[in-house]
Amino acid sequence: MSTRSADRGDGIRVAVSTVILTLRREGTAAPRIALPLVRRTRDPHEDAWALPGGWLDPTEGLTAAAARTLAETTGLAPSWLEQLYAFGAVDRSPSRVISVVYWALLREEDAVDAVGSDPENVAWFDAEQLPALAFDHARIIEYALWRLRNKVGYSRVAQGFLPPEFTLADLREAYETILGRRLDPANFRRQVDATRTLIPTNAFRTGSHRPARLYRDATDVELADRGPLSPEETSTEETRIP
Amino acid sequence: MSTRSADRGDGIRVAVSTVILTLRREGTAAPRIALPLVRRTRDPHEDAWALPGGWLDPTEGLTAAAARTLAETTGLAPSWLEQLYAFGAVDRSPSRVISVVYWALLREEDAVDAVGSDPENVAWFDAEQLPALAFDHARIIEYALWRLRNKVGYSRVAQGFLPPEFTLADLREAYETILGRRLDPANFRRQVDATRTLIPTNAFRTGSHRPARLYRDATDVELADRGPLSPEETSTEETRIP
DNA sequence: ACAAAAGTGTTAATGCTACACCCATGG
DNA sequence: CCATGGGTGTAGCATTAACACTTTTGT
Repeated sequence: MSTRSADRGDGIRVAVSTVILTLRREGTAAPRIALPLVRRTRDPHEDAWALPGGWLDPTEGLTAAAARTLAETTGLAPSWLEQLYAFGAVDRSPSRVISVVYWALLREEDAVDAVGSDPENVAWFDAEQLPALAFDHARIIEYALWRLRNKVGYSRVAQGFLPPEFTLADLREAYETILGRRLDPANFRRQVDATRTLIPTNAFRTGSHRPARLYRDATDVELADRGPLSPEETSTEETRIP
Repeated sequence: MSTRSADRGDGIRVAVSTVILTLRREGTAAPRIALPLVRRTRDPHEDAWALPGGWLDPTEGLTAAAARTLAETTGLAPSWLEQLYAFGAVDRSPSRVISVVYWALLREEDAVDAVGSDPENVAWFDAEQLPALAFDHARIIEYALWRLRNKVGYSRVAQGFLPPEFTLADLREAYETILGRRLDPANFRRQVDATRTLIPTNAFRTGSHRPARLYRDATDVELADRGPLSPEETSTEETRIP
């Protein structure tokens, strides 16, 4: 088709990066969204903070590369992983780099003391108080957060922050953190059970006051997570790993 | 970050393809979605039909590459252009290729007798009656159509099929074709004018019966076309070119 | 007993859908 | 004057939002 530059399409490198999101709670305050960043050890942007990622290995699928760098950074497997966007402006890096960016969710309790292969250069930041970032990564994170806020309205993503069994208050708190506003507990309850995506268990969380019933995900219910089947590897492209 | 394969990320080629959609009408029947495909002139999949596209030039942005191949195929500029997805499964081609795929809309009247630089190997097909396609392109087109159907519900994309001035019946017909079902004219009218995105002109389309008022796009009204600013080149990443 | 979270009920407002109806034009 | 699409009105139904109220526990 193209008749340019010897029809080869090289001279371009492909990187895969991932915006890894989790919920962090400090004491009894409302939880906040946190994400790990990696300090760069070479130019360009040496010493600046950047998204975890790396060059794509020719034998590795895009999603696999995202999962791998995620594991290297945090030592964990995500509960949600989805492609965000391919960034490829000519001037976003000194050399020509296409970054295929994914976003992922981690379960809160998993992330607490997770350690990757290079803990020295990894640090977690509050998503609202980020340091100066390398390349166009600040904008990428903004976009990932927008996508999360958007998707929470018509999918079960929020459960990616929670353990397999959780109370409605847990789920509501996750929604409230993502959306940045309070939700009415009564209406929230009715709305989620109208979707028929939660199965009540016979267990309760006891503690401070009246015990709260625990729920688990109804994995068989199809929701608008994507609509058509995943465009790439159907098994791993965009899934909630239970 | 990655410690694999000499940290270079090459041995991989980047292609850009575009799903180009337009409305076609045969006589007085309801219009249908049509798209151009290109007959491949080399292996792999020689002689099969494929999406227009080509290798990414190192000096060219992703969006610019999509617009270029679109112009080469049809001789036209799109009225809507947006990234769809980056496909990169290892086995989708004999060699390792990452395809960054865009989807575009063309105005109906523009597309009627548009001719690109190689009209011999380009043909238009009904989106519901596609031939056998090369690579994973059938699935990609399915996904593009899903995205269009989805996006029509909360954005002004449908206007990408129409000229700058159009009647509500024109717009409704575009919606009906995209969604594949009839819409109530009365309710459609109220719904679109509730969005405040259309400006009535003083012109009318006369013809068969009672003249219909012409409307144009209210370009100043912000809708949920994307939410945050476009993640890449703000000027061209996802825009309706008026 | 009391505080506080879990969970239920009720009502007003809003939006959506269906469909009856009038208007303006070409034939 | 009639057929047809343009355009308005309106009643019924479903969904949402706000908030009063009851239940169940720990202290």
